[in-house]
Formats: sequence, structure tokens, C-alpha cells
Amino acid sequence: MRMKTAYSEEEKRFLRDLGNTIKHYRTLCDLSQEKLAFASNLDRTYIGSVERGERNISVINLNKIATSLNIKPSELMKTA
Amino acid sequence: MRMKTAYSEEEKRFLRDLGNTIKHYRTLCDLSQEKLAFASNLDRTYIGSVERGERNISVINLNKIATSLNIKPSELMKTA
DNA sequence: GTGTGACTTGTAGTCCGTA
DNA sequence: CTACGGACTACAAGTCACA
Repeated sequence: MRMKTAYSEEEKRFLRDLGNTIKHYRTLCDLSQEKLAFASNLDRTYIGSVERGERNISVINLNKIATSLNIKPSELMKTA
Repeated sequence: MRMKTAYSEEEKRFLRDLGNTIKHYRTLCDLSQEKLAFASNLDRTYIGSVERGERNISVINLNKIATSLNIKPSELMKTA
């Protein structure tokens, strides 16, 4: 667990939704967290915590992940 | 100036585009950087550097800005 | 293959200015 | 009103061992 930061309920939901969306597209691509991590040049556990909505990811990393999933970053924010 | 970080050309362009998009919507809303900063609960100088593409903004703040501009965060990533 | 806690380092983000 | 600098503080980035 990370989440020392006190986010509002709305922000927590926002991050959770984002994580779920990433997971959704990842499984569509038939990728494990490990493989996505490798493709995005990020750490396996980092991807995991992002998917769980524990991280306030920056747009550069969001872009990296989107690229590895063959989608646009805006696709990942659609739920918001 | 901040920008010590060595981003790739692609990433720099990504951040610049994002900044320009924010500026575009901000002027559409007839807001100054100061007013947008106040509405988003962010710093005046921070908004400025984001618009100049000097910052790798996090998704929470992207969401805050989008909300203040009455648009969805995905609208801000359209160019990417 | 994934979840989690603990940790260090870099930078996101704040606040004071000047032009 | 905006760009930009210096000097901070808070937190994202990134890694690890172990369940």
C-alpha cells in the first residue's frame, strides 16, 4: 500500500477508474502486468499499483502505457 | 525555467501540445492563468510552466484543470 | 502472475520575487 | 497579465524482498 497522500473520495475514484481502464485494455491486449511493464519500460510492481489506483501517475507515464497498449492516452481517461 | 529533466523529443512535443491545448481552452473560457490557478487550487506560476510544456503534470492535477475548464481530461489529450 | 510495505531519489508543485 | 528565477517541501518515480 502507498496512499499516504490524502486524496479526496472523488480523486480516489478517479485513480481507481483510471487503473481499471488500464487493466481492461491490458487484458484486451493479452498482456500480463510484467509484459506491459517491459513494453513501457516501467517496473512490474509500478504497473500493479497504478492499476489498483494507488498512484497519481504523471502524463508521461500515462502516455508510455497507452502507447504500449496501442491506444491514445485520452482513451484511458474516458471514464472521467 | 525548470526543465532539468532530459525528456525525449517526442515527450517534449507531447508536453508542449498538452500545454497548448490547456492554453487554448483557458482562453476560450476567458480566464487568466491566475484565475485558472485559483479555480484549480494550483499555483499561478505552475499553470504557466505547464502551458509552456515544461512540466510533467500528474493526472490528478490534469483532472483539476480540466474540471475548472468545464471539460473532460480526455479532451486535453486529444492531440496526443 | 500479482499484491504489498518499505525504502531512496528525483521532481512535481509552492512561494517568494523581478521584469 | 505573463515569463521566468531561486529556494524550498511534498510527493511521484522507481526498486526490492517476500507473500
